Amino acid sequence: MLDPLGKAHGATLLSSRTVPELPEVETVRRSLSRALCGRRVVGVEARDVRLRDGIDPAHWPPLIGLELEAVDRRGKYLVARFGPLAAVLHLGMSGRLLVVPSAAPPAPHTHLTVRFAGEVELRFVDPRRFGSATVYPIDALPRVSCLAGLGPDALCEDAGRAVAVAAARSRAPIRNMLLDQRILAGLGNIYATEALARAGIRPTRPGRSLGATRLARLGGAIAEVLGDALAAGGTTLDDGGFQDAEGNAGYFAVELLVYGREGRPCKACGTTIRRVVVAGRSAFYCPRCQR
DNA sequence: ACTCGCCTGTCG
DNA sequence: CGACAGGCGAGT
Repeated sequence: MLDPLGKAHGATLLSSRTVPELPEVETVRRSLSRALCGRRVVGVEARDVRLRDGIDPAHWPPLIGLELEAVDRRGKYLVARFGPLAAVLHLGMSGRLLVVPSAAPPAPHTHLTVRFAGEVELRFVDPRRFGSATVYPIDALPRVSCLAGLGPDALCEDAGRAVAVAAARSRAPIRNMLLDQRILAGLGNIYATEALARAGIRPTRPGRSLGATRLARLGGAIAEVLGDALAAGGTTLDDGGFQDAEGNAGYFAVELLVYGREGRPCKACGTTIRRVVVAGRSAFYCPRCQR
């Protein structure tokens, strides 16, 4: 969870540089809880309303005077509860949540600032603006569509079973199914790809073609890869050009088996890792280890 | 069940 | 300067 930029500005960085998936969001949740729970909101500022889902500036001032009680997570969504109101946050692809001293200079692309008692601010920074931040009355939460449509959380005990049940009746490539938040909430491309690598399953495999044994192995692999990443505080690996620099300055919290490793040798058998585009997105696999 | 559009930073 | 990265919802 250390970031050179964040540290340089004296900020507590609450999200990684990587596209945030479940382990990163959960790490953010824990950090937010630790830093801000029990504090009262004393001011808000919505500077940019052009997020994909939009930030409605009128929705934020009612938080003033309320105390942050808890931060929950559902899949990749965070739900921050302030008594009668709740903020639903999604980091999208490039969203970060920063807890900084009020005096700290604002980072570029700071769309939302929530000022707390004690001279600290929560800042939502999102260059690509795929994230979202919306306030709802607490009793409206069950009807918020983005939350209501989520499948079971990928960290819960029946995650593997949920995947197995869905896979049994679908011809869709298993990688796509793992990305479908209605089936299982929390996986993104990196962890879906890595779970399949650990399970020895090719990403293009139709769900229906997988037997019970392999599906059970997949369920175990999902739990394993998420657990490893979470234990490391989330992956802080850059998804861009720094992939080649494995072990670079300790920012690689998780040993990726195949993700982003096209053309390089499989760590298990040495076979060249392949990249295929499935439903418009890259999938990586070892053609020998993954069938 | 698929494709597209939304965005910007980074790399070839 | 174009390609690509990617979550997610709308559209087909």
